[in-house]
Amino acid sequence: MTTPVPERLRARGLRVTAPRAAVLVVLDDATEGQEHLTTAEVAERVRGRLGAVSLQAVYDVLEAFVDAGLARRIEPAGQRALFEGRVGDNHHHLVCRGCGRTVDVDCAVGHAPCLTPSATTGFVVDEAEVVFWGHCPDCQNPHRSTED
Amino acid sequence: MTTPVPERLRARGLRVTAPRAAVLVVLDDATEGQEHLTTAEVAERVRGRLGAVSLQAVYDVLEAFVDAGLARRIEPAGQRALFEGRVGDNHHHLVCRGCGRTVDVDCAVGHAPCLTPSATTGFVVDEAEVVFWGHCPDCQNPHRSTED
DNA sequence: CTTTTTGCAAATGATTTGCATTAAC
DNA sequence: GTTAATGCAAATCATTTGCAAAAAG
Repeated sequence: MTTPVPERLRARGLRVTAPRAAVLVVLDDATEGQEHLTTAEVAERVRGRLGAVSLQAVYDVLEAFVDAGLARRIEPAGQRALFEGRVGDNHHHLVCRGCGRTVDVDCAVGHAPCLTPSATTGFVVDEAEVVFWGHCPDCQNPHRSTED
Repeated sequence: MTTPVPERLRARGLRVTAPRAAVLVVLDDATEGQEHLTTAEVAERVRGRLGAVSLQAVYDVLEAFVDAGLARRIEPAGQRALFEGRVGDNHHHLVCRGCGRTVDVDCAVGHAPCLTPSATTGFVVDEAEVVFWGHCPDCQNPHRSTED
């Protein structure tokens, strides 16, 4: 049932290269731990597996993955882009204002009235992106949170 | 009923300066037309009223306004920060993937189940930010949209 | 062989930072 | 007079771009 990495790449019309396979594995691992990784973090982990890989290659691979539906890119205001391997569902994100930690939030998009904007605008909407801002348990301490 | 600009600044604990008054007027005007302005656009319009004003002053003023609750800052993924004078309500935004146009969407945050994330995370949420992505009427044309 | 991907280097561009000057209160 | 705001210049930093070399199919 676990489709091999090369096949998953080919299934999306992507050439199979070492950097791509490694990025896919890294994203899989991150999904396990509900992690959201920056481009630099992905590059770091890929290098831990392959040795030298250019940062630009990682940028390219991640872009290709997002286009191919193998990765999802989120960009909370004021932060660097984050990537995750979890795609195809409608989960949203909760970002800690203190430490920047980002966690997944399951959310039934489409059911919630708020996510079906009144069509008076004439826009054809294809995505509703929701970011919740708040403070994680570690950063709720009034004194000495990470932010000040 | 229309509170004078200097008083609105003082009411928020802000010193009254020409750049600040001008930025506030610019934001008011933008609210009329449901516009969302970049820092550079605000600076441009402020200069049209006052003459020379440094871009950094506009950055400072806008930051002060956001902190003071006189302006709202949004930052759709991949775009520059946008500012609007409409604050205090829970409206959201609809961004066109074609031309980048951003329009307001009224939305009852708090009523929608999707905007009340299940509290299993331990986060204390203070804001739910929603961005709808789609195509505006002008960019729905299959051939020759602005994006490709 | 042809096309895509990678690596390297340089460019981009919004935003931030430091500091001296000026203006508000 | 003090404190905060402005102007100017330089620094930051994620991301993008261009092009040649290498690898995939």
